[in-house]
Order: sequence, then structure tokens, then C-alpha cells
Amino acid sequence: MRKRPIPEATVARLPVYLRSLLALAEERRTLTVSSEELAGMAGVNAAKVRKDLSYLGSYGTRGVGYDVEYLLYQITRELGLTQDLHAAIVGVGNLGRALASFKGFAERGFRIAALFDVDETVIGTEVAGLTVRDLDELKEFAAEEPLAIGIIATPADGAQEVAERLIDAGVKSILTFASSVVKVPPDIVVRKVDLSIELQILSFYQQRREAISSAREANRVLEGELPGAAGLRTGAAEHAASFDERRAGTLHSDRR
Amino acid sequence: MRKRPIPEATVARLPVYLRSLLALAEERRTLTVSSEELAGMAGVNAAKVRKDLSYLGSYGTRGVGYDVEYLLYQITRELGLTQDLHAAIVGVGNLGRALASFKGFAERGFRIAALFDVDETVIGTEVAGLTVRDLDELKEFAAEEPLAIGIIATPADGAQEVAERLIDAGVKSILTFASSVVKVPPDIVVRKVDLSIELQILSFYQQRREAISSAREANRVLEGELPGAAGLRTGAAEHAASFDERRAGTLHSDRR
DNA sequence: CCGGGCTTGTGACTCTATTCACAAGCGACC
DNA sequence: GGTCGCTTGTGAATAGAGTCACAAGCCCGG
Ligand SMILES: NC(=O)c1ccc[n+]([C@@H]2O[C@H](COP(=O)([O-])OP(=O)(O)OC[C@H]3O[C@@H](n4cnc5c(N)ncnc54)[C@H](O)[C@@H]3O)[C@@H](O)[C@H]2O)c1
Ligand SMILES: NC(=O)c1ccc[n+]([C@@H]2O[C@H](COP(=O)([O-])OP(=O)(O)OC[C@H]3O[C@@H](n4cnc5c(N)ncnc54)[C@H](O)[C@@H]3O)[C@@H](O)[C@H]2O)c1
Repeated sequence: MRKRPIPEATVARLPVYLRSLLALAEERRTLTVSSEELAGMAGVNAAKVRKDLSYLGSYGTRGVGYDVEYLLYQITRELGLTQDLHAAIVGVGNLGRALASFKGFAERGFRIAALFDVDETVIGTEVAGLTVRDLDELKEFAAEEPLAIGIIATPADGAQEVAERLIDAGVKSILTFASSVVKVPPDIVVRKVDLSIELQILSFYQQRREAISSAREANRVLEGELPGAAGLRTGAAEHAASFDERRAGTLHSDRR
Repeated sequence: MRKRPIPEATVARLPVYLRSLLALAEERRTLTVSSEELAGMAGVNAAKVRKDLSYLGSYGTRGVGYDVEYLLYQITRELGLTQDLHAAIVGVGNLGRALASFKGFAERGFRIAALFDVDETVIGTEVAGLTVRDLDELKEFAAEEPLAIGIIATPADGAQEVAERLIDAGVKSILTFASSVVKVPPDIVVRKVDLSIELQILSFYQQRREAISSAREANRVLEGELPGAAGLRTGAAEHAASFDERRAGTLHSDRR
């Protein structure tokens, strides 16, 4: 179990633990934290926390828990957050602007170093303290100030070309918001955030739920339990259960 | 294999197929599409496409492929996209504004029906043709115009409370952008989109790559292959390989 | 320095997802 | 009407993730 390969699913949860630990460190109440407690904060179960952390090494103390500061450091290191990474946003529209103005990235060690667009009317304007540059200057810019991460916030059409330009400029990690599929060589990591897909997934489960509850209702009516269609409203969020959020990134480059 | 349970992973890919099929339908070149071709467009492999589609039923024709229109219809239906779903955005800041102004949702069958905030200076202003309402009016509003989906775009602090309010107003599907963990009863589906986590995941693989390549470089230097540190730049995106993007949602309600 | 309580770390198991590989079935052409 | 090429649909094999449950190990109090 020791050494190398940290499962993708674990990598995707490390940032969640990190955030929980930061909260603990801030309130300075506890110097250590148990897997149970961390699990509660992160919304996962304790066994998972322990297994995840065990991939990093044996950093806990039996009978006690994990030293908050030390674990914080280890996760930070493992995620490569010890140094600020520079990112460029390409496509300064609605979304690009919101991203550029977002303060939270800096806190987490990401520095938005430049904004690029192709629209003449956008180039040269100032957004969140940065001047929007012409996409043509990307390579040149990156040569001077290496960019670790490229963020694509253009419409779907442009995305593939932008990705290629980013790669050509030396960027190896890409986050895209465009709804198109972006294809890249196997040594490049792309993550895609697609809000429409998220909504569609919600729609699927919503519909499923409706199907089930209307079936149940029909049943009850048949069985004479209900007079007609009455409220099926469920109790509010008092006894809110913990809810697992997974976001598994993928590296299988799945070529063909 | 037939009937009911469509795996989560499959659900998450259906929207991708849907989009590919829409593109095909639009260009009206082909009436049918093979799993191979669809796989190419969606950036996954053909076996996966076939298995995914087989969960919906046997909609293909051996030796021929899938009828584009028919498949389109089936996926649309399965995802529950035959009717427009109404969504509300809570938190009209940088991100909320960008979301509200985004045209793409409407195209995909989602209607942003209302915007809510708590900030006096924001309430009453107009954003993307909608007047921002006071969050206190949420329940009332939802009673009149049922909301299928709630989108949380507030800072992390507010998110849990907003979620509870949404649930109280009858919303069963939630998409949150806040970096906090949102806990909900098991009958509510939450999906979380966390951009900072995405960047941190990229950071992890970036760092990993650097570790590997510098190790390799060190090796080469030892073996006398390289004079010093020279360009390790990889070829551009000519022979771009297909790249699998997974986003598995989770429904295990993982309570404790 | 011993025992009890507590919490980690991890093998073993289970469940889910992916991939392989091939028989079955369709259409077209002779 | 037979055969050939192509493509689906799916069992079986494999890989990956999650969960269980417990021995090992630490701390503290006596
Ligand atoms: N706005 C949202 O809330 C939202 C939600 C979901 C998805 N998205 C996705 O994010 C992307 C951007 O959305 P948006 O609303 O900001 O769009 P937008 O139209 O407001 O902005 C796009 C920007 O990209 C620029 N651009 C176009 N082609 C370019 C190219 N080849 N290189 C560089 N820049 C280019 C345009 O000039 C424009 O400034 C889209 O792919 C969209 O599907 C956005
Ligand atoms: N802007 C981005 O690009 C971006 C990127 C990543 C993550 N996020 C996340 O998205 C969320 C919103 O980000 P933002 O940049 O739009 O923030 P913001 O500060 O610009 O806007 C937040 C809005 O929410 C409102 N709000 C605060 N508490 C509220 C409550 N309890 N109920 C209703 N409304 C409330 C505020 O009045 C404000 O209008 C944050 O959680 C942030 O972490 C944003």
C-alpha cells in the first residue's frame, strides 16, 4: 500500500480534507483531529479518510488522531501547493470575468497571471486589475512568465484551438468550461467543468424521483391509503445526513 | 442487464452523447451513427458507448449503427429533458451574474426563473432581464412557480443555510458552487462544482509530472545523454489523442 | 510498568465501472 | 437465398473504489 500510486478518487478528496484542516487550524481549538471528525467535516466516512490518508504515509497517531498542522503540510506538499502556480484565463466573457474577479483562487495558491481574448473590443480593457491581452501574445507571454495552468472560458467552437495554443505555449494542465470535448496528447491533463451536464444529471435524478413517487402514490391510491394526491413533502433539513460528493478526475488517456 | 438501474457513470456520460448527437443531427449528413464514431466525438471508447446505450434499451441496428434522431429522443427522454426545468440562482455576485447571463442553459432546457440574494444593494437590481429578489421571498415564489433546481452561488458560509431554505421551499435538486460541504437529507440530490478543487487536482498531476520528468532528466544526465537541461517540449497537438473525461456523480447517501 | 480506552492502518471483501472479445443479427450484393 | 462485411449487445474478465472489521499501537491513569 505504501508508495506511489495515489488513486484518482483520493486525489480528488485531498482538497476537501485540506479545506477542513484549514478550518480547524484557524480556530486553533484542537491540535489533532480524528478520522471520524475529519470525515464529518468533509462529508465522507471515516474509513475512507483513513485509507486516503494512508496513501500519503503513516501520519496519524493511534489512539490520538492526526496532527492538524502536520497533516496540513503533508497534503499541501502532496498537492504541489507549496509554490504558487500561475494560470491564464482565455476567453474573457461572462464567465472569464467572474473567474478573473474571484478572490478565492489567490488564497489557495493560484495566481491569475494573465487574461487573453480574441475580441478586439475586449483586448486592452482592464478586468480585475489585469489588462486583457491578445491571444496571439500568449506564447510570447508564457515564454517570459511560465504558465502552469490554462483556463478555457471561450465558447465551445474555439476551445480545441485554444487548447492547442496553450499546449504550444508550454501549458500542461488545462481546465475547460467549454461544452465541447477537448482532445489533447497524453502528457497533458485536462479537466472539464460543464455546468449544463451537471444540470442534466440533476434532471435525470429529479425525473427518476418523480417517476418513483408517482408510482408509489398510485400504489397507495390503489391500496386505499390516500384519498387522492396529497402532500408527500419530506421533513426539512433538521437531521441532515451527510452526503458524499465525488468528483473523480480521469487520467486514463484512453487513446485508440 | 435490461431494466432499471442506470449506473451513475453512465448517467454522467449521457449528456455528452446527447451533445454529440445534436451536432450530428444538425449537420444532417448521417442518419445513423456507429458506436465507434460516437465514441470519437464524445472522447470515450466504443465499448463504453455501446454498454452505456444498452442500459437504455436496444436502440441500435447491428451492421448499421444507431439512428441519430431516435437515439436523441431516447436520451432526451431518459434525462427528463422533455420538459423545461425551472431553476433559481441564489447569490447574485460575480458568479451568479455570469450564470444568469449565460444563454446556454435555455438551449438545453433549463430556465432560470428567478434570482435571489440577501444583500440590500443587490435586491431589486436587474440582472439578465430578471429582478433580483429577497431570499425571504423564496418559499413564497416557489409555491407559485415550482422550482426544480436550486443553484447556490453564495460564499461558503451561507451555503448550508441557503440549501436548507431551498429544500424547505420544495427544491429537491441542488447545484452548489460554494466551497463548503453541504449536507442534505437523503432524498435530496446535491452536486457540487468546486473550481478550486479542480485547480488543486491539476496541481497534483502537474507536480507529479515534474517529479517524473526531472527524475528522468537526472537519469539521462547521469547516462550522458543530455549535455545539461534541454528542452523537453512535447510535440504539439497534431496527433491529439482522445482523452476520457469522467465526472461521476454520487448518490450513495453515506449517512452516519 | 500494567491495563483500558481509543484511534489508526490495513487486509479482505464487496460493489461499481471499464474493457475485452465474440456470437448474433442486419443489409447488401451477387 | 446464400454469403460476406459490418456493427451491435452482452457475458466474462479485469480494474478500481468503497466498506468492514480488527489487530496493532499509543496515551494515560493508577
Ligand atoms: N457564463 C456561464 O455562466 C457559463 C455557464 C456554463 C458554461 N459556460 C461556458 O463557458 C464558456 C464561456 O461562456 P461565457 O458565458 O463567458 O461566454 P461569452 O460569450 O460571454 O464569452 C466568451 C469570450 O471568449 C472570447 N473568445 C471567443 N473565441 C475565442 C478564442 N478562439 N480565443 C479566445 N477568446 C475567444 C469571446 O471574445 C468572449 O469574450 C462557454 O463555453 C460556455 O459554454 C459558461
Ligand atoms: N466567481 C468565481 O469565479 C468563482 C470561482 C470559484 C468558486 N466560486 C464560488 O462561488 C461562490 C460565489 O462566488 P462569487 O465570486 O460570485 O462571490 P460574490 O461575493 O461575488 O457574490 C456572492 C453573492 O452572494 C450573496 N450572498 C451572500 N450570502 C448570501 C446568503 N446567505 N443568501 C443569499 N445570497 C447571499 C452576496 O450578497 C453576493 O451577492 C463562492 O462560494 C465562491 O467560492 C466562485
